Amino acid sequence: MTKAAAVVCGPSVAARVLAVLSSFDETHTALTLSDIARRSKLPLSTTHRLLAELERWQAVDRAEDGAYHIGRRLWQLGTLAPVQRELREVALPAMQDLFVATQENVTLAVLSGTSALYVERIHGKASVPVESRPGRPLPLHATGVGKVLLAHAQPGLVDACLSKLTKVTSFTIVDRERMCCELAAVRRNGYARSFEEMTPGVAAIAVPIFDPEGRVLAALGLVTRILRKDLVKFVPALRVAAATISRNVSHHRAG
Amino acid sequence: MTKAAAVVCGPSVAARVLAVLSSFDETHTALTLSDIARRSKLPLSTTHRLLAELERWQAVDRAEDGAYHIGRRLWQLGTLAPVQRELREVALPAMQDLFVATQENVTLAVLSGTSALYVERIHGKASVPVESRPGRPLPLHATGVGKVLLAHAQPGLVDACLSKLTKVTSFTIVDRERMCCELAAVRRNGYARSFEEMTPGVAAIAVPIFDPEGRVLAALGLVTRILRKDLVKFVPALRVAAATISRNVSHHRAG
DNA sequence: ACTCGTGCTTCCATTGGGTGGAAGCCGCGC
DNA sequence: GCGCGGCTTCCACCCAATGGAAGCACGAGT
Repeated sequence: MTKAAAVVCGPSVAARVLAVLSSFDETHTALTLSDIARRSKLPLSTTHRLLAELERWQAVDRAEDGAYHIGRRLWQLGTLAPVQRELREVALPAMQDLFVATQENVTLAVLSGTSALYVERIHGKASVPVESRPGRPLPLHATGVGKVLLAHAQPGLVDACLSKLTKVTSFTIVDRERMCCELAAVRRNGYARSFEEMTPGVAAIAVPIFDPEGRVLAALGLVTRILRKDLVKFVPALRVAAATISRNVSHHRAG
Repeated sequence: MTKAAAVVCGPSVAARVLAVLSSFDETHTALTLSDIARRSKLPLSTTHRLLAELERWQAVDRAEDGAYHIGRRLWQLGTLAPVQRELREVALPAMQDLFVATQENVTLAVLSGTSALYVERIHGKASVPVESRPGRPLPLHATGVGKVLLAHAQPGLVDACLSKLTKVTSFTIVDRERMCCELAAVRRNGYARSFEEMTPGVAAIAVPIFDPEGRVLAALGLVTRILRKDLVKFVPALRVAAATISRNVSHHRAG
């Protein structure tokens, strides 16, 4: 995640606590006291005191080598988030059925700001290795699930994305006009494809998961090697799984 | 989780922020402002201010009906915890293989204080419904995975548990002597069983997952209907999966 | 063995962010 | 129309937070 906390880090203690926690991200999961002080822009002694309280509450824990990690209590709190309980847990059985049927990476993502956020990924030994994991933000314009989410996003967000399309691979679509056509095709076809636009040698296909009001609440996708050129044949299975998830999410909320 | 924060809630702002977050638990995932003020024992205006900062940082979010939920940023932070990245994600493929082979609930748990903490559960439509989910604490003495963890726990912890064995079902072992024998059998056999001790009509079998130093870092189990009396036949498959997870966790840490 | 640099821990005089009761607003039920 | 409960905002007062400095521990280099 971006250092958004730097934006809100002010003189308040709560903001400082959050700045300390924001020091951790996808590529920084083990940090020393000095690391955290630097990244949160707080004095050493302040950082030390705040970490002591976070450690006491098990929001972080300190390994024998002195490095801090996110603690079990934050993990547990995280499991209470709607994205985990009302989406991920409900979606897991259908995702597994899809994995068994296809033996490929099965991905579930939601819109988060101007990124796609992986909620879950199921893969096996034979699946193409993909550098993704739950919690990780990914570009909307370069991934299958991202294109689905973007195609059904509010116009304001679409404009914001289209105004700063960046190349991830040489195949990534960065021309605004071409991306508009691509998103129109996604809406028309009811699925999105990505060919080596995010990762060389990798292709993806994704479909929307709707809520009862017809809004897109997530995207479900498959990620494969480009050798499998016939990805469109997976669309019916993806749609069945997406419909199952859709229905179960609605029941879950009502229950 | 228990209201542990009540223990640490003092005059410090950090403690208060954590008390607010601690208001959420397994059975309270949607809370009003007044709910949170009551549960954290803070005045309404203090609670209101702290929640505003948490909301600004997306640690919590507020639904249209005014209820607060755990926000996406806390979910993302939670995904950085070692239990998630170094255990759960590494274990998932092997757990799925086990699920495919058995079509039963596959569970992964770690020791957390004096409880077993579910890290992940894989199940399908045909699996016996089990009220468990990631993040949820469960008794050590009544579950398969719990007995494995208890059998290999430090003597101090074992004593603490044996001194307050409580009945969960009429089959739960609460006699200290009998539980000692049970744990000795678990160590001798290399697996644990539970027959309707946690849930009527439900049986479980579990094996340990070792770290390179030979310590138990987690337990892997299957949960089935008691109709399947021949659970011991699953032990070889459980051990294979556990060994795979063991190896992969070691490689993951080294990498 | 000694020196140096780095990381970390602890202290405490000073200060400014936090406090929480009260007042007021809003929505709902009777 | 009234009463009640939940929520939001205000502000005089106060105490928790601050962060530089001093000191400790440790590892590397000589």
